[in-house]
Amino acid sequence: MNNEFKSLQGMSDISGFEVNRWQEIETLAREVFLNNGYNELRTPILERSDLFLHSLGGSSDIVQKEMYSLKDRGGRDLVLRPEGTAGAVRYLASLGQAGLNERIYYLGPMFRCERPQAGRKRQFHQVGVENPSEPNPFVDAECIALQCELLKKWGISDFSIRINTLGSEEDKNNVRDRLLKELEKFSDILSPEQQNRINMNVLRFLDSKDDNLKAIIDKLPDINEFMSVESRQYLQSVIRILQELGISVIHDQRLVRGLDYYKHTVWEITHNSLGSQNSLSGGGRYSIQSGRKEVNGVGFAMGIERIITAKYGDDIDYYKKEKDGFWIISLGEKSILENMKLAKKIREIGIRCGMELENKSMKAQLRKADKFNPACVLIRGENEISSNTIVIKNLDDSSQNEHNFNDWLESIKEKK
RNA sequence: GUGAUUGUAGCUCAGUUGGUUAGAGCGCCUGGUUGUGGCCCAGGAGGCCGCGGGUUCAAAUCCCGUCUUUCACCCCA
Repeated sequence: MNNEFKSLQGMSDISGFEVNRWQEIETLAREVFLNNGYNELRTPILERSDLFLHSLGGSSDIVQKEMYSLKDRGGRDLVLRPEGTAGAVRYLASLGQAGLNERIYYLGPMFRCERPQAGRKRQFHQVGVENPSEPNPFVDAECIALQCELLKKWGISDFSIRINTLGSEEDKNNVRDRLLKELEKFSDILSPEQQNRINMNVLRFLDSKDDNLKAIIDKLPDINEFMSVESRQYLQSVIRILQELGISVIHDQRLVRGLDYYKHTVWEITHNSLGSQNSLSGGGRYSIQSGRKEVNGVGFAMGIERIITAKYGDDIDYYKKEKDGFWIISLGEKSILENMKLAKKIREIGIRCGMELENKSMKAQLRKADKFNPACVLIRGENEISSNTIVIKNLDDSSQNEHNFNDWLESIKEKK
């Protein structure tokens, strides 16, 4: 396609049958959230840079290299939100004590300036929830259960849930120190880039996909061993509660999350039809400093593009529209205006209705009617108007009948 | 940011070792006697060959740059 008509790299138009899929996913999500007592929150897409710097952590890749940043006219540093939690937490903190009783969900576009690949866009969409709460295994488990309910509602079944704990703040520090110590043994075989990564955030080293690194990772001790008994029991409780709820999860000691704000329970849901970016969702418990307030909570985010791929794959033909409503054919200039009045009446009754506004041949109008996909075609040219009749044509078997116009109009009102 | 990969009509793609007016299928439009669709037939419209440089008598074709596509890494949903 000519560049002139192209959208930006990694950002795409969503059109046609695809839009129907999005609407279905969104509608079902809203239904589930409503039933679980979550209210929608719509935060601005543009936020101050600080918001993400403070909550996500300066070492995260999102802050380091992926934010779309700009300055407004006052010279303030702004960014297009790269994720939803920071904005939601800002809102929750603004509510003070009242924020503790809010359960919110959000749904909308996020922006990260990365190289696009399968399952990764620069403008992508997330649906997520935030549930402010002090650490509590029941709350964490409920949050995971909510996701399972959603996935089931969407008709996605082939997924697996991996879960782990990062422990308390103190545990995180212990883990960091111990891991760094362990990794010193391998310092001579690690590249400067890998060393740098380790120094930035040791934890992230654990979920590397590189085969050479995996060999090293396999030799490292289980990070849960460096944690307090309480933290380990916390995770076990979450797993047990989920089991009771009929949800099986995999305890993966190597699972970590890239954002600094996570602590205690973290999890990830993957789907095996997705390719390299196979994560449908990530979630966890966090503690975020927002202004002078600290917000504790648990939440998750799911990538809508990935959900749609997981659900439909390459099935192009899904969402063939049902035949519905009427297509009006006019014959002669004078009948067009009369039929506009008719279309208005039909739509007011609540019936889908389309018509051709140019004075085209019957043939051209019938061809166009096929594309509108109506239940039947109404033929009302100048002849019919003068005799106060209307011809109803069925597109499936080509049968057609002539009716008295007023009687017919009354009959469709009654049917509706 | 790193490494590959792609770019020709609305879509899917042909296009010989550089050689004259760049093709096909699908889709679109108009017809195939007065006002009857899908099938069939005929005709038609539609291309800065991604963009910019270079090599050459000559470039869709070769070289360089750039943008873009797809995929992987890093990382994340």
